[in-house]
Amino acid sequence: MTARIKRAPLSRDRVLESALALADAEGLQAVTMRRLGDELGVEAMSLYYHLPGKDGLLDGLVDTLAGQIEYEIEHAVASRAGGNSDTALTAEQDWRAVLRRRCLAARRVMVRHPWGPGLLASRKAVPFSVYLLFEGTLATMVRGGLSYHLGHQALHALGSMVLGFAQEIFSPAQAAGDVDPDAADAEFEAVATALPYLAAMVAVEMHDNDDPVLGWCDSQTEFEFTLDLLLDGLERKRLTGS
Amino acid sequence: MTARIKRAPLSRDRVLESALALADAEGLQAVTMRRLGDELGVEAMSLYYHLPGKDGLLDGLVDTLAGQIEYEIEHAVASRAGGNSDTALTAEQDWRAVLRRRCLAARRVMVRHPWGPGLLASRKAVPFSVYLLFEGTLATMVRGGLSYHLGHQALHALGSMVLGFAQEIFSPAQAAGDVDPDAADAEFEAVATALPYLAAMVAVEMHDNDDPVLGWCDSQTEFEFTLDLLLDGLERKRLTGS
DNA sequence: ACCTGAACACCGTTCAAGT
DNA sequence: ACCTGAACACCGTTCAAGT
Repeated sequence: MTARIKRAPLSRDRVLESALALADAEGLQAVTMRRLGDELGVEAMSLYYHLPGKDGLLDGLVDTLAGQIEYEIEHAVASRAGGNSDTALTAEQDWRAVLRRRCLAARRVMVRHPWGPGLLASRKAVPFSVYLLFEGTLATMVRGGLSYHLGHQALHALGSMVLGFAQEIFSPAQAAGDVDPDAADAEFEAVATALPYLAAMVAVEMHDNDDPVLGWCDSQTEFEFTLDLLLDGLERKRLTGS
Repeated sequence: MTARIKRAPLSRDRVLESALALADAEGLQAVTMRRLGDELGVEAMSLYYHLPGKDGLLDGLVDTLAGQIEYEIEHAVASRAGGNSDTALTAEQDWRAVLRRRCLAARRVMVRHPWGPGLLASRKAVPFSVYLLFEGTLATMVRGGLSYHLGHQALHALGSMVLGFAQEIFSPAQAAGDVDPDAADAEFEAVATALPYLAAMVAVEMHDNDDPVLGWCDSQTEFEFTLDLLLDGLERKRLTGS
Protein backbone atom coordinates (compact mmCIF):
# COMPACT_ATOMS: atom_id res chain seq x y z
CA MET A 1 0.00 0.00 0.00
CA THR A 2 1.29 3.44 -0.89
CA ALA A 3 1.15 5.81 2.02
CA ARG A 4 -1.27 8.49 0.81
CA ILE A 5 -1.70 11.84 2.45
CA LYS A 6 -5.11 11.57 3.97
CA ARG A 7 -6.82 14.94 3.70
CA ALA A 8 -9.37 15.93 6.28
CA PRO A 9 -12.74 14.70 5.04
CA LEU A 10 -14.88 17.26 3.30
CA SER A 11 -17.86 18.84 5.02
CA ARG A 12 -20.27 21.68 4.43
CA ASP A 13 -18.41 23.84 6.92
CA ARG A 14 -15.02 23.13 5.42
CA VAL A 15 -16.32 24.01 1.96
CA LEU A 16 -17.85 27.27 3.20
CA GLU A 17 -14.69 28.17 5.07
CA SER A 18 -12.66 27.63 1.93
CA ALA A 19 -15.15 29.61 -0.18
CA LEU A 20 -14.92 32.52 2.25
CA ALA A 21 -11.14 32.50 2.14
CA LEU A 22 -11.19 32.33 -1.64
CA ALA A 23 -13.65 35.23 -1.92
CA ASP A 24 -11.51 37.31 0.44
CA ALA A 25 -8.37 36.53 -1.50
CA GLU A 26 -9.57 36.81 -5.08
CA GLY A 27 -13.09 38.14 -5.07
CA LEU A 28 -16.46 36.54 -5.39
CA GLN A 29 -16.09 35.83 -9.09
CA ALA A 30 -13.21 33.49 -8.28
CA VAL A 31 -15.55 31.34 -6.20
CA THR A 32 -16.38 28.71 -8.71
CA MET A 33 -17.35 25.11 -8.08
CA ARG A 34 -14.36 23.88 -10.07
CA ARG A 35 -11.92 26.33 -8.52
CA LEU A 36 -13.23 25.57 -5.05
CA GLY A 37 -12.72 21.89 -5.73
CA ASP A 38 -9.10 22.57 -6.68
CA GLU A 39 -8.62 24.56 -3.49
CA LEU A 40 -9.84 21.60 -1.47
CA GLY A 41 -7.95 18.99 -3.47
CA VAL A 42 -11.11 17.45 -4.75
CA GLU A 43 -13.14 17.27 -7.95
CA ALA A 44 -15.77 19.96 -8.38
CA MET A 45 -18.49 17.34 -8.48
CA SER A 46 -17.68 16.21 -4.96
CA LEU A 47 -18.99 19.49 -3.60
CA TYR A 48 -22.48 18.52 -4.65
CA TYR A 49 -22.47 15.82 -2.05
CA HIS A 50 -22.15 18.42 0.72
CA LEU A 51 -24.06 21.32 -0.77
CA PRO A 52 -27.14 21.60 -2.96
CA GLY A 53 -25.27 23.44 -5.71
CA LYS A 54 -23.80 26.85 -6.30
CA ASP A 55 -26.80 28.79 -5.02
CA GLY A 56 -26.71 26.74 -1.85
CA LEU A 57 -23.06 27.61 -1.48
CA LEU A 58 -23.74 31.32 -1.85
CA ASP A 59 -26.64 31.16 0.59
CA GLY A 60 -24.28 29.46 2.99
CA LEU A 61 -21.83 32.32 2.56
CA VAL A 62 -24.57 34.82 3.37
CA ASP A 63 -25.38 32.90 6.53
CA THR A 64 -21.72 32.99 7.47
CA LEU A 65 -21.64 36.77 7.08
CA ALA A 66 -24.85 37.14 9.06
CA GLY A 67 -23.31 35.01 11.79
CA GLN A 68 -20.24 37.21 11.89
CA ILE A 69 -22.43 40.29 12.19
CA GLU A 70 -24.34 38.70 15.03
CA TYR A 71 -21.05 37.91 16.73
CA GLU A 72 -19.77 41.45 16.24
CA ILE A 73 -22.95 42.89 17.70
CA GLU A 74 -22.55 40.70 20.77
CA HIS A 75 -18.89 41.43 21.29
CA ALA A 76 -18.78 45.04 20.17
CA VAL A 77 -17.05 47.49 22.42
CA ALA A 78 -18.85 50.82 22.43
CA SER A 79 -16.58 52.79 20.14
CA ARG A 80 -17.63 56.23 21.24
CA ALA A 81 -18.27 56.58 24.94
CA GLY A 82 -15.32 54.37 25.73
CA GLY A 83 -16.99 53.01 28.82
CA ASN A 84 -17.53 49.31 29.29
CA SER A 85 -20.71 47.86 27.85
CA ASP A 86 -22.01 46.45 31.14
CA THR A 87 -23.46 49.73 32.26
CA ALA A 88 -27.10 50.16 33.15
CA LEU A 89 -27.89 51.43 29.66
CA THR A 90 -30.44 49.17 28.05
CA ALA A 91 -32.08 49.20 24.64
CA GLU A 92 -35.14 50.90 26.06
CA GLN A 93 -33.09 53.76 27.40
CA ASP A 94 -30.82 54.37 24.49
CA TRP A 95 -32.07 52.82 21.32
CA ARG A 96 -29.93 55.10 19.22
CA ALA A 97 -26.69 53.89 20.76
CA VAL A 98 -27.73 50.27 20.36
CA LEU A 99 -28.74 50.82 16.76
CA ARG A 100 -25.54 52.62 16.05
CA ARG A 101 -23.56 49.71 17.46
CA ARG A 102 -25.53 47.23 15.37
CA CYS A 103 -24.96 49.17 12.16
CA LEU A 104 -21.29 49.66 12.81
CA ALA A 105 -20.93 45.96 13.59
CA ALA A 106 -22.57 45.06 10.30
CA ARG A 107 -20.41 47.54 8.48
CA ARG A 108 -17.23 46.13 10.03
CA VAL A 109 -18.10 42.72 8.62
CA MET A 110 -18.87 44.19 5.20
CA VAL A 111 -15.58 46.06 5.18
CA ARG A 112 -13.80 42.84 6.07
CA HIS A 113 -15.55 41.08 3.20
CA PRO A 114 -16.12 43.72 0.54
CA TRP A 115 -17.90 41.23 -1.70
CA GLY A 116 -20.64 41.01 0.95
CA PRO A 117 -23.05 43.64 -0.39
CA GLY A 118 -22.70 42.28 -3.90
CA LEU A 119 -23.39 38.78 -2.66
CA LEU A 120 -26.46 39.95 -0.76
CA ALA A 121 -27.72 41.78 -3.82
CA SER A 122 -27.30 38.66 -5.94
CA ARG A 123 -29.60 36.50 -3.82
CA LYS A 124 -33.15 36.38 -5.13
CA ALA A 125 -34.58 35.94 -1.65
CA VAL A 126 -33.48 37.45 1.63
CA PRO A 127 -32.06 34.52 3.60
CA PHE A 128 -33.51 33.81 7.01
CA SER A 129 -30.27 34.69 8.77
CA VAL A 130 -30.64 38.22 7.43
CA TYR A 131 -34.25 38.42 8.57
CA LEU A 132 -32.96 37.63 12.04
CA LEU A 133 -30.75 40.70 11.87
CA PHE A 134 -33.70 42.81 10.74
CA GLU A 135 -35.72 41.39 13.60
CA GLY A 136 -33.13 42.47 16.15
CA THR A 137 -32.92 45.93 14.64
CA LEU A 138 -36.68 46.37 14.56
CA ALA A 139 -36.96 45.10 18.14
CA THR A 140 -34.43 47.70 19.22
CA MET A 141 -36.42 50.47 17.63
CA VAL A 142 -39.86 49.40 18.81
CA ARG A 143 -38.65 48.92 22.36
CA GLY A 144 -37.05 52.33 22.06
CA GLY A 145 -40.40 53.92 21.36
CA LEU A 146 -40.56 54.05 17.56
CA SER A 147 -43.82 53.06 15.92
CA TYR A 148 -43.87 50.02 13.68
CA HIS A 149 -44.43 52.34 10.77
CA LEU A 150 -41.39 54.42 11.56
CA GLY A 151 -39.44 51.25 12.28
CA HIS A 152 -40.36 49.90 8.89
CA GLN A 153 -39.07 52.98 7.13
CA ALA A 154 -35.94 52.98 9.23
CA LEU A 155 -35.33 49.34 8.36
CA HIS A 156 -35.24 50.30 4.70
CA ALA A 157 -33.06 53.31 5.27
CA LEU A 158 -30.52 51.57 7.47
CA GLY A 159 -30.65 48.32 5.53
CA SER A 160 -29.88 49.97 2.23
CA MET A 161 -27.04 51.85 3.88
CA VAL A 162 -25.46 48.93 5.65
CA LEU A 163 -25.99 46.27 3.06
CA GLY A 164 -25.54 48.63 0.18
CA PHE A 165 -28.71 47.62 -1.50
CA ALA A 166 -32.40 48.33 -1.32
CA GLN A 167 -35.05 45.83 -2.14
CA GLU A 168 -38.45 44.69 -1.10
CA ILE A 169 -38.07 43.11 2.32
CA PHE A 170 -40.26 40.49 3.86
CA SER A 171 -42.29 38.83 1.18
CA PRO A 172 -41.95 35.29 2.49
CA ALA A 173 -43.94 33.65 -0.32
CA GLN A 174 -41.68 35.00 -3.01
CA ALA A 175 -38.68 34.23 -0.83
CA ALA A 176 -39.49 30.55 -0.53
CA GLY A 177 -40.69 30.25 -4.10
CA ASP A 178 -43.94 28.76 -2.90
CA VAL A 179 -46.86 28.22 -5.22
CA ASP A 180 -49.30 26.68 -2.80
CA PRO A 181 -50.90 29.50 -0.74
CA ASP A 182 -51.58 27.11 2.16
CA ALA A 183 -47.92 26.23 2.35
CA ALA A 184 -47.13 29.93 2.28
CA ASP A 185 -49.50 30.55 5.20
CA ALA A 186 -48.05 27.73 7.25
CA GLU A 187 -44.58 28.98 6.60
CA PHE A 188 -45.58 32.51 7.45
CA GLU A 189 -46.86 31.34 10.83
CA ALA A 190 -43.67 29.44 11.55
CA VAL A 191 -41.58 32.44 10.57
CA ALA A 192 -43.76 34.82 12.56
CA THR A 193 -43.03 32.90 15.75
CA ALA A 194 -39.33 33.27 15.25
CA LEU A 195 -39.66 36.91 14.21
CA PRO A 196 -42.35 38.46 16.40
CA TYR A 197 -41.46 42.09 15.81
CA LEU A 198 -41.28 41.73 12.06
CA ALA A 199 -44.58 39.87 12.12
CA ALA A 200 -46.19 42.63 14.14
CA MET A 201 -44.85 45.20 11.73
CA VAL A 202 -46.34 43.39 8.76
CA ALA A 203 -49.68 43.21 10.56
CA VAL A 204 -49.70 46.90 11.39
CA GLU A 205 -48.52 48.03 7.99
CA MET A 206 -50.94 45.85 6.07
CA HIS A 207 -53.83 47.15 8.16
CA ASP A 208 -52.86 50.76 7.62
CA ASN A 209 -52.37 50.34 3.92
CA ASP A 210 -55.55 51.17 2.07
CA ASP A 211 -54.07 51.53 -1.38
CA PRO A 212 -51.83 48.55 -1.97
CA VAL A 213 -50.66 49.79 -5.34
CA LEU A 214 -47.18 48.45 -5.20
CA GLY A 215 -47.72 45.88 -2.47
CA TRP A 216 -47.81 46.78 1.19
CA CYS A 217 -44.13 47.54 1.16
CA ASP A 218 -44.20 50.53 -1.14
CA SER A 219 -40.56 51.29 -1.47
CA GLN A 220 -41.18 54.55 -3.26
CA THR A 221 -42.53 55.84 0.05
CA GLU A 222 -39.48 54.50 1.85
CA PHE A 223 -37.24 56.11 -0.69
CA GLU A 224 -38.79 59.55 -0.31
CA PHE A 225 -38.83 59.16 3.45
CA THR A 226 -35.10 58.53 3.57
CA LEU A 227 -34.41 61.17 0.98
CA ASP A 228 -36.22 63.84 2.98
CA LEU A 229 -34.59 62.69 6.19
CA LEU A 230 -31.21 63.22 4.57
CA LEU A 231 -32.14 66.52 2.91
CA ASP A 232 -33.53 67.91 6.16
CA GLY A 233 -30.42 66.82 8.00
CA LEU A 234 -28.19 68.43 5.38
CA GLU A 235 -30.10 71.69 5.58
CA ARG A 236 -29.65 71.73 9.36
CA LYS A 237 -25.93 71.14 8.97
CA ARG A 238 -25.74 73.85 6.34
CA LEU A 239 -27.35 76.35 8.72
CA THR A 240 -24.85 75.57 11.45
CA GLY A 241 -22.10 75.96 8.85
CA SER A 242 -20.35 72.58 8.62
CA MET B 1 -30.04 35.46 -56.63
CA THR B 2 -32.24 34.53 -53.72
CA ALA B 3 -34.02 37.51 -52.28
CA ARG B 4 -32.64 37.67 -48.78
CA ILE B 5 -34.17 39.71 -46.02
CA LYS B 6 -31.61 42.40 -45.52
CA ARG B 7 -31.49 43.21 -41.82
CA ALA B 8 -30.57 46.69 -40.74
CA PRO B 9 -26.79 46.79 -40.38
CA LEU B 10 -25.44 46.35 -36.90
CA SER B 11 -24.11 49.31 -34.93
CA ARG B 12 -23.01 50.05 -31.40
CA ASP B 13 -26.28 51.79 -30.70
CA ARG B 14 -28.39 48.99 -32.08
CA VAL B 15 -26.51 46.46 -29.95
CA LEU B 16 -26.93 48.57 -26.82
CA GLU B 17 -30.60 49.09 -27.54
CA SER B 18 -31.09 45.36 -27.89
CA ALA B 19 -29.10 44.67 -24.72
CA LEU B 20 -31.27 47.11 -22.79
CA ALA B 21 -34.45 45.47 -24.03
CA LEU B 22 -33.09 42.04 -23.19
CA ALA B 23 -32.10 43.10 -19.68
CA ASP B 24 -35.53 44.61 -19.13
CA ALA B 25 -37.26 41.49 -20.37
CA GLU B 26 -35.18 38.75 -18.79
CA GLY B 27 -32.71 40.33 -16.42
CA LEU B 28 -29.07 41.23 -16.68
CA GLN B 29 -27.90 37.63 -16.49
CA ALA B 30 -29.65 36.95 -19.78
CA VAL B 31 -27.47 39.54 -21.47
CA THR B 32 -24.85 37.31 -22.95
CA MET B 33 -22.78 37.86 -26.04
CA ARG B 34 -24.19 34.74 -27.65
CA ARG B 35 -27.75 35.45 -26.64
CA LEU B 36 -27.48 39.03 -27.78
CA GLY B 37 -26.22 37.80 -31.13
CA ASP B 38 -29.26 35.56 -31.45
CA GLU B 39 -31.51 38.48 -30.63
CA LEU B 40 -29.93 40.50 -33.43
CA GLY B 41 -29.84 37.64 -35.90
CA VAL B 42 -26.10 37.58 -35.93
CA GLU B 43 -23.23 35.46 -34.60
CA ALA B 44 -21.93 36.43 -31.17
CA MET B 45 -18.51 37.16 -32.63
CA SER B 46 -19.90 39.91 -34.82
CA LEU B 47 -20.58 42.01 -31.74
CA TYR B 48 -16.86 42.36 -31.19
CA TYR B 49 -16.62 44.43 -34.29
CA HIS B 50 -18.86 47.09 -32.76
CA LEU B 51 -17.93 46.81 -29.11
CA PRO B 52 -14.67 46.09 -27.27
CA GLY B 53 -16.13 43.05 -25.51
CA LYS B 54 -18.59 42.29 -22.76
CA ASP B 55 -17.24 44.88 -20.33
CA GLY B 56 -17.53 47.49 -23.03
CA LEU B 57 -21.11 46.45 -23.57
CA LEU B 58 -21.92 46.81 -19.87
CA ASP B 59 -20.18 50.17 -19.69
CA GLY B 60 -22.30 51.22 -22.64
CA LEU B 61 -25.41 50.17 -20.76
CA VAL B 62 -24.36 52.28 -17.79
CA ASP B 63 -23.92 55.26 -20.08
CA THR B 64 -27.39 54.64 -21.45
CA LEU B 65 -28.87 54.67 -17.95
CA ALA B 66 -26.93 57.81 -17.07
CA GLY B 67 -28.29 59.43 -20.20
CA GLN B 68 -31.83 58.52 -19.25
CA ILE B 69 -31.32 60.03 -15.81
CA GLU B 70 -29.96 63.21 -17.36
CA TYR B 71 -33.02 63.34 -19.59
CA GLU B 72 -35.39 62.75 -16.67
CA ILE B 73 -33.73 65.53 -14.68
CA GLU B 74 -34.19 67.90 -17.59
CA HIS B 75 -37.79 66.97 -18.28
CA ALA B 76 -38.97 66.30 -14.75
CA VAL B 77 -42.20 67.92 -13.68
CA ALA B 78 -42.05 68.95 -10.05
CA SER B 79 -43.99 66.10 -8.50
CA ARG B 80 -44.87 67.82 -5.27
CA ALA B 81 -45.79 71.44 -5.66
CA GLY B 82 -47.66 70.66 -8.84
CA GLY B 83 -46.74 74.01 -10.35
CA ASN B 84 -44.91 74.28 -13.64
CA SER B 85 -41.14 74.16 -13.53
CA ASP B 86 -40.65 77.52 -15.24
CA THR B 87 -41.02 79.51 -12.06
CA ALA B 88 -38.35 81.83 -10.78
CA LEU B 89 -37.00 79.18 -8.44
CA THR B 90 -33.36 78.56 -9.21
CA ALA B 91 -30.80 76.18 -7.73
CA GLU B 92 -29.37 78.94 -5.58
CA GLN B 93 -32.70 79.62 -4.00
CA ASP B 94 -33.91 76.13 -3.39
CA TRP B 95 -31.15 73.59 -3.58
CA ARG B 96 -33.20 71.06 -1.68
CA ALA B 97 -35.99 71.01 -4.24
CA VAL B 98 -33.50 70.68 -7.08
CA LEU B 99 -31.67 67.87 -5.33
CA ARG B 100 -34.91 66.13 -4.58
CA ARG B 101 -35.88 66.31 -8.23
CA ARG B 102 -32.52 64.93 -9.29
CA CYS B 103 -32.72 61.99 -6.90
CA LEU B 104 -36.28 61.16 -7.84
CA ALA B 105 -35.35 61.32 -11.51
CA ALA B 106 -32.50 58.89 -10.95
CA ARG B 107 -34.73 56.65 -8.95
CA ARG B 108 -37.39 56.59 -11.68
CA VAL B 109 -34.81 55.30 -14.13
CA MET B 110 -33.63 52.66 -11.65
CA VAL B 111 -37.18 51.52 -11.05
CA ARG B 112 -37.69 51.26 -14.80
CA HIS B 113 -34.53 49.17 -15.07
CA PRO B 114 -34.24 47.26 -11.80
CA TRP B 115 -30.97 45.68 -12.89
CA GLY B 116 -29.42 49.17 -12.86
CA PRO B 117 -27.99 49.22 -9.33
CA GLY B 118 -26.60 45.71 -9.78
CA LEU B 119 -24.99 46.73 -13.04
CA LEU B 120 -23.48 49.84 -11.44
CA ALA B 121 -22.13 47.77 -8.59
CA SER B 122 -20.53 45.32 -11.01
CA ARG B 123 -18.39 47.95 -12.75
CA LYS B 124 -14.88 48.17 -11.33
CA ALA B 125 -14.63 51.87 -12.15
CA VAL B 126 -17.27 54.56 -12.00
CA PRO B 127 -17.93 55.47 -15.64
CA PHE B 128 -17.53 59.07 -16.68
CA SER B 129 -21.22 59.46 -17.41
CA VAL B 130 -21.90 58.77 -13.74
CA TYR B 131 -19.29 61.28 -12.66
CA LEU B 132 -21.20 63.83 -14.70
CA LEU B 133 -24.27 63.14 -12.60
CA PHE B 134 -22.24 63.53 -9.41
CA GLU B 135 -20.89 66.78 -10.76
CA GLY B 136 -24.37 68.17 -11.29
CA THR B 137 -25.44 67.10 -7.82
CA LEU B 138 -22.39 68.59 -6.16
CA ALA B 139 -22.82 71.82 -8.14
CA THR B 140 -26.39 72.08 -6.90
CA MET B 141 -25.29 71.72 -3.32
CA VAL B 142 -22.31 74.06 -3.45
CA ARG B 143 -24.31 76.75 -5.21
CA GLY B 144 -26.95 76.20 -2.54
CA GLY B 145 -24.50 77.08 0.19
CA LEU B 146 -23.17 73.71 1.34
CA SER B 147 -19.46 73.41 1.94
CA TYR B 148 -17.45 71.07 -0.23
CA HIS B 149 -16.95 68.90 2.79
CA LEU B 150 -20.65 68.62 3.46
CA GLY B 151 -21.27 68.15 -0.24
CA HIS B 152 -18.81 65.30 -0.30
CA GLN B 153 -20.57 63.52 2.51
CA ALA B 154 -23.92 64.17 0.92
CA LEU B 155 -22.71 62.68 -2.36
CA HIS B 156 -21.97 59.46 -0.55
CA ALA B 157 -25.25 59.46 1.30
CA LEU B 158 -27.43 60.23 -1.68
CA GLY B 159 -25.37 58.15 -4.08
CA SER B 160 -25.61 55.03 -1.99
CA MET B 161 -29.33 55.58 -1.66
CA VAL B 162 -30.08 56.25 -5.28
CA LEU B 163 -27.69 53.82 -6.86
CA GLY B 164 -28.10 51.27 -4.12
CA PHE B 165 -24.44 50.90 -3.55
CA ALA B 166 -21.61 52.59 -1.73
CA GLN B 167 -18.07 52.66 -2.93
CA GLU B 168 -15.07 54.87 -3.11
CA ILE B 169 -15.89 57.67 -5.51
CA PHE B 170 -13.48 59.66 -7.56
CA SER B 171 -10.19 57.87 -7.70
CA PRO B 172 -9.49 58.59 -11.36
CA ALA B 173 -6.22 56.65 -11.50
CA GLN B 174 -7.84 53.43 -10.40
CA ALA B 175 -10.77 54.19 -12.65
CA ALA B 176 -8.69 54.40 -15.78
CA GLY B 177 -6.38 51.58 -14.76
CA ASP B 178 -3.37 53.80 -15.31
CA VAL B 179 0.08 52.81 -14.25
CA ASP B 180 2.00 55.82 -15.47
CA PRO B 181 1.54 58.63 -12.90
CA ASP B 182 2.14 61.29 -15.59
CA ALA B 183 -0.69 59.89 -17.63
CA ALA B 184 -2.84 59.92 -14.52
CA ASP B 185 -2.01 63.58 -13.91
CA ALA B 186 -2.79 64.56 -17.47
CA GLU B 187 -6.05 62.70 -17.31
CA PHE B 188 -6.89 64.27 -13.98
CA GLU B 189 -6.44 67.70 -15.48
CA ALA B 190 -8.65 66.87 -18.45
CA VAL B 191 -11.30 65.46 -16.17
CA ALA B 192 -11.06 68.40 -13.78
CA THR B 193 -11.95 70.80 -16.57
CA ALA B 194 -15.10 68.88 -17.34
CA LEU B 195 -15.93 68.46 -13.66
CA PRO B 196 -14.98 71.69 -11.92
CA TYR B 197 -17.00 71.20 -8.77
CA LEU B 198 -15.77 67.67 -8.21
CA ALA B 199 -12.22 68.85 -8.82
CA ALA B 200 -12.62 71.64 -6.28
CA MET B 201 -14.02 69.17 -3.78
CA VAL B 202 -11.04 66.89 -4.16
CA ALA B 203 -8.70 69.83 -3.69
CA VAL B 204 -10.45 70.99 -0.53
CA GLU B 205 -10.80 67.55 0.98
CA MET B 206 -7.23 66.55 0.28
CA HIS B 207 -5.95 69.71 1.88
CA ASP B 208 -8.04 69.24 5.00
CA ASN B 209 -7.08 65.63 5.36
CA ASP B 210 -4.05 65.33 7.63
CA ASP B 211 -4.32 61.61 8.33
CA PRO B 212 -4.84 59.87 5.02
CA VAL B 213 -5.25 56.47 6.60
CA LEU B 214 -7.76 55.11 4.20
CA GLY B 215 -7.15 57.52 1.36
CA TRP B 216 -8.66 60.97 1.29
CA CYS B 217 -12.08 59.56 0.77
CA ASP B 218 -12.48 57.78 4.08
CA SER B 219 -15.78 56.10 3.64
CA GLN B 220 -15.98 55.08 7.27
CA THR B 221 -16.44 58.75 8.03
CA GLU B 222 -19.09 59.02 5.35
CA PHE B 223 -20.83 55.99 6.72
CA GLU B 224 -21.02 57.32 10.25
CA PHE B 225 -22.07 60.71 8.96
CA THR B 226 -25.04 59.26 7.13
CA LEU B 227 -25.83 56.91 9.97
CA ASP B 228 -26.02 59.74 12.46
CA LEU B 229 -28.01 61.88 10.07
CA LEU B 230 -30.57 59.11 9.86
CA LEU B 231 -30.55 58.33 13.58
CA ASP B 232 -31.00 61.98 14.48
CA GLY B 233 -33.83 62.29 12.00
CA LEU B 234 -35.51 59.21 13.39
CA GLU B 235 -35.26 60.50 16.93
CA ARG B 236 -36.91 63.74 15.89
CA LYS B 237 -39.72 61.82 14.21
CA ARG B 238 -40.09 59.64 17.28
CA LEU B 239 -40.51 62.69 19.47
CA THR B 240 -43.24 64.08 17.26
CA GLY B 241 -44.87 60.66 17.34
CA SER B 242 -44.95 59.40 13.75
C1' DA C 1 -20.97 7.09 2.51
C1' DC C 2 -18.17 9.64 -0.17
C1' DC C 3 -15.93 10.77 -4.36
C1' DT C 4 -14.96 10.52 -9.57
C1' DG C 5 -15.25 10.62 -14.98
C1' DA C 6 -17.53 11.54 -18.77
C1' DA C 7 -20.87 14.20 -20.77
C1' DC C 8 -24.07 18.20 -21.68
C1' DA C 9 -25.27 22.77 -22.40
C1' DC C 10 -23.62 26.82 -21.64
C1' DC C 11 -19.96 31.11 -21.09
C1' DG C 12 -16.28 35.06 -23.21
C1' DT C 13 -12.77 35.60 -26.44
C1' DT C 14 -9.03 34.79 -30.28
C1' DC C 15 -7.94 34.57 -34.80
C1' DA C 16 -7.75 33.35 -39.39
C1' DA C 17 -10.92 33.27 -43.01
C1' DG C 18 -14.74 34.54 -45.89
C1' DT C 19 -17.58 38.15 -48.75
C1' DA D 1 -15.87 47.06 -43.87
C1' DC D 2 -18.41 43.75 -41.80
C1' DC D 3 -19.42 39.15 -40.49
C1' DT D 4 -18.44 34.00 -39.70
C1' DG D 5 -16.45 29.19 -38.14
C1' DA D 6 -13.62 26.77 -35.61
C1' DA D 7 -11.21 26.57 -31.56
C1' DC D 8 -9.78 27.48 -26.62
C1' DA D 9 -10.38 27.78 -21.89
C1' DC D 10 -13.64 28.26 -18.97
C1' DC D 11 -18.69 27.72 -16.40
C1' DG D 12 -22.71 24.75 -13.49
C1' DT D 13 -24.87 20.45 -13.33
C1' DT D 14 -26.47 15.37 -14.22
C1' DC D 15 -25.80 10.83 -13.69
C1' DA D 16 -23.96 6.44 -13.79
C1' DA D 17 -20.01 4.40 -11.90
C1' DG D 18 -16.29 3.46 -8.76
C1' DT D 19 -14.35 2.37 -3.83
